[in-house]
Amino acid sequence: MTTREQIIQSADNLIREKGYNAFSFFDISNVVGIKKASIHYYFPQKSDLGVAVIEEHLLRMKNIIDAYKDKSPVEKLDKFISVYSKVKTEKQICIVGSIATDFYTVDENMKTKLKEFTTVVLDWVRSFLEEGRKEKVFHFDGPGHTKALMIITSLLAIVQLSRVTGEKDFNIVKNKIKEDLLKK
Amino acid sequence: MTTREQIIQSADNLIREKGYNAFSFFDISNVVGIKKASIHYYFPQKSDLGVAVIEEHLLRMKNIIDAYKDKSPVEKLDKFISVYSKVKTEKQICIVGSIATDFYTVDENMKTKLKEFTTVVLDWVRSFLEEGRKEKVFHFDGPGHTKALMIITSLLAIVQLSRVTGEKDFNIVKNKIKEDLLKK
DNA sequence: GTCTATAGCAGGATAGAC
DNA sequence: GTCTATCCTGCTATAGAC
Repeated sequence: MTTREQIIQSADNLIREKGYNAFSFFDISNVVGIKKASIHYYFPQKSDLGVAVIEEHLLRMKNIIDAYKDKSPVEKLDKFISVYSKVKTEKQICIVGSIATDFYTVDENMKTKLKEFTTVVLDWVRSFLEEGRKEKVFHFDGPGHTKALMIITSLLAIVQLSRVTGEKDFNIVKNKIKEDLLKK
Repeated sequence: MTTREQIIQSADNLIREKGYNAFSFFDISNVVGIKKASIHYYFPQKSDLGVAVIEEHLLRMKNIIDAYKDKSPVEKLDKFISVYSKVKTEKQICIVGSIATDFYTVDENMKTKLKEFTTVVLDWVRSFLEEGRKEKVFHFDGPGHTKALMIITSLLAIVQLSRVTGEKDFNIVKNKIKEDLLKK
């Protein structure tokens, strides 16, 4: 992994663990093994790094969407939920929730990039939910967009809430989402 | 309102708007009209103020629970949702989500107090959901605790997410929660 | 109780050597 | 590319006058 990639990965972990405003270039330097000033060579400003982190999530998500293009709606759902499971075991939260919390303190470029990422995720979830309903494997009422919101919000919040209430609640929510979708 | 109360209210607004790590005593001094050093008279450390803010939420929630003791489950639900509506119009997020995001950076006292608050809220929501199901006005499958988690997470996350995607999505989720509960 | 003054530290960012 | 050195700013917190 290049130094640039290591910095992005480290920043991503830190943002989702401690929040954007709580992590520093010094934190990263400890992980990557270069001095904090050297990070500015790759990312002149902190917000440049913030944008790069969101961009990385966008890229990964697009790769997942592409790789799962021809798979079943259930497989897509499982994959989507598994992203949050990984998040949870690492004691980190969703990038969207983390930056949304600090939304009114971050750079305009980060806001724009986060909107882009959120749109891509919402569209994908909505589309495989509607696909699943058409195939009669998923059952839910109302617009796909609404159901996508209900699922995404439950996952986004439970990774935060279960920091307070414990891991068990994360598994309850995770299972309930799938159960409700499959139930006639 | 006493100076102490003004400080707490101002801190509460700031924490839920910008996040715990982004607000400063100087921000508060601008709102309350005293110098930042004077705030230490009431709250020696920043975390003391953080604890007081959560305590205030706890007190308000207990007052609501008590005031709605003899009301119907639907009225309790409406009241609970209305708390988030107020949150939303003020561009602020839920205190639990805000501090959960910064969870691994805050004082142990704040963690403990947040757990206490979260437990009180979860217990209340679970209890009026089960009450409503018994009276056959609410309809849902599975444990009341699970349904309480699904509702709380949806609200907690949509006040964050709708900062990014827009107010409309907040109303969609708000309405969907009630619709799903009332639907046979 | 509120003020001024200041200590002490950490953060983002830049300059210039290597 | 990475380093050392440094600047500047903003923050929490304390001391002591009024």
